Amino acid sequence: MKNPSVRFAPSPTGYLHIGGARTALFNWLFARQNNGKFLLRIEDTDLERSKEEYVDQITDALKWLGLNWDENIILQSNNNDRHQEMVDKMLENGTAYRCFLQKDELDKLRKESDKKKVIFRVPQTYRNLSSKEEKKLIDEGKSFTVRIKVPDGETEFNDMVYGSIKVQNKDLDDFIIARSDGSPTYNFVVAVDDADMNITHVIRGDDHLANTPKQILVYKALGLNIPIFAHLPMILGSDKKRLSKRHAATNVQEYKEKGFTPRVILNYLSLLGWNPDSEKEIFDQNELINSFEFKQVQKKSAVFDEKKLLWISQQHLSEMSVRDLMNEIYALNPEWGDGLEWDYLKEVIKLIKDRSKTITEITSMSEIFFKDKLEYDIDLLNKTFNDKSIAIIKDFQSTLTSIEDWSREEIEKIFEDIMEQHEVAIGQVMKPVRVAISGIPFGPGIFDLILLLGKEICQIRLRHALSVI
RNA sequence: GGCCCGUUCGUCUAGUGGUUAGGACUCAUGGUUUUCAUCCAUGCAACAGGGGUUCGAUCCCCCUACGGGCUGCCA
Repeated sequence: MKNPSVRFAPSPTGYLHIGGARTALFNWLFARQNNGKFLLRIEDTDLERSKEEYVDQITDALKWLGLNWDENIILQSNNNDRHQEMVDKMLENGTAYRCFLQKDELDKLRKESDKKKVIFRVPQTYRNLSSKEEKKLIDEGKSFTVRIKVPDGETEFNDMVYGSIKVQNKDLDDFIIARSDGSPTYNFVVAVDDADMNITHVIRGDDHLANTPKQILVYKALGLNIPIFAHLPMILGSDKKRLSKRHAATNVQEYKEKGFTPRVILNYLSLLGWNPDSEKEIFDQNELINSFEFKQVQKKSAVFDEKKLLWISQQHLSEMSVRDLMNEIYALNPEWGDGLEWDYLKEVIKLIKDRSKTITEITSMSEIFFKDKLEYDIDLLNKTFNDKSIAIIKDFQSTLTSIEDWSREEIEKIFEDIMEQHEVAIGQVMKPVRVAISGIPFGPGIFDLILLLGKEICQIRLRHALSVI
């Protein structure tokens, strides 16, 4: 494969969803792997539903994911003249014709066929009209669509994922390429645009598999080069239905807000419908580029599983440097740790990164390092404290005051002393101390926690805790 | 209805004409750990059904079922 050109062609009728992102990813991987071009075309010809804000949302999401495209974005709506020209060309070269069947006539025929349980076929009434007859109808003001003259025979192509696909042309009908208002239809436009962009490989969702033969007929009618096709299986929700707005989270943006990094999303998405042919599951972008192969792309649709996503995320986070984590945190929340020392923040991250599955978990757990006094959960206090543990906290607090050398050793020693004094296991000391000092019953090692927070804050929190128990 | 596509543990997936059908996530149990998380160990759990072909089919062929897509003057 030498320098292929591929494209991602979303329509701006909504945000970029997970399925679209996966399609974009596979296009991107293929282009990058083969020194090709990854182009972006916005299919904005549905004036009713297309919105400019969605274009921004989609491009922002792609940029965030790092799926950078080459060259300028192509707006399909800018190609109107070209489309018109190509419709005319087909009319001229006899591969298309004006069809004067009206919509209501067709609807009626369709209904009748349905009722009779016969296969509906578009009547080819106007397929071979003489130009004289045609002119007459136009002069009468009869509206018409333009239909392709589907030739006899069959259309076959070799899909990179699905293999050989063959259909009988008679099953295709003379489909419309231009509506009665003159606007061209999808199956026509997509072929023309892909050809104009010199797309060599069309990689898209398998919902287009059945449209492909139609598009091939357009290529042929116009004498254009037919690209290679690769159809990707769908991504489903946990109910096994095609991913849609009804599902929990489908918007790429939502995953950003949930604290997943682009690398994590890309890694997980790559594993939906593709397998690396090895036990390896954690990949960065470059590794994906090197490993990706259509041979390993699945034909069956895959269910999106957030549990596995979380696991992938956790794996990535545990491998990330503090500095990289810092960048991700700030990307999500620029105000994180405002006013605090860099060195302190670095230590905070070190203490909690291994216990977090997402960036959001890091930022929320880090809260316990960012204020003097904590707000305690009543239930937790009730569960944690009784007369004995209160006594322990009191002793712990006063012993802490006397400590001179703020070191891990000294802190550990306090715990030991208290243990002896009260004749309890170390857990009996740690649990109440942890809750008093961090407000939560889990988290970083208690010695690390105390050490990093510093004597003063610990004192404040212990006293505060004692006052509210 | 017609055409096209698909079907291996709950999920993502390996796999071969003869395997104890493998791994990962989840879940359960145990261990490590001052908590939590990690980590380690163990366990639960699958070839949609029926016919062929074959000495032998999860694998090859056919049918059925189920699911999805297309069948629009949507994209």
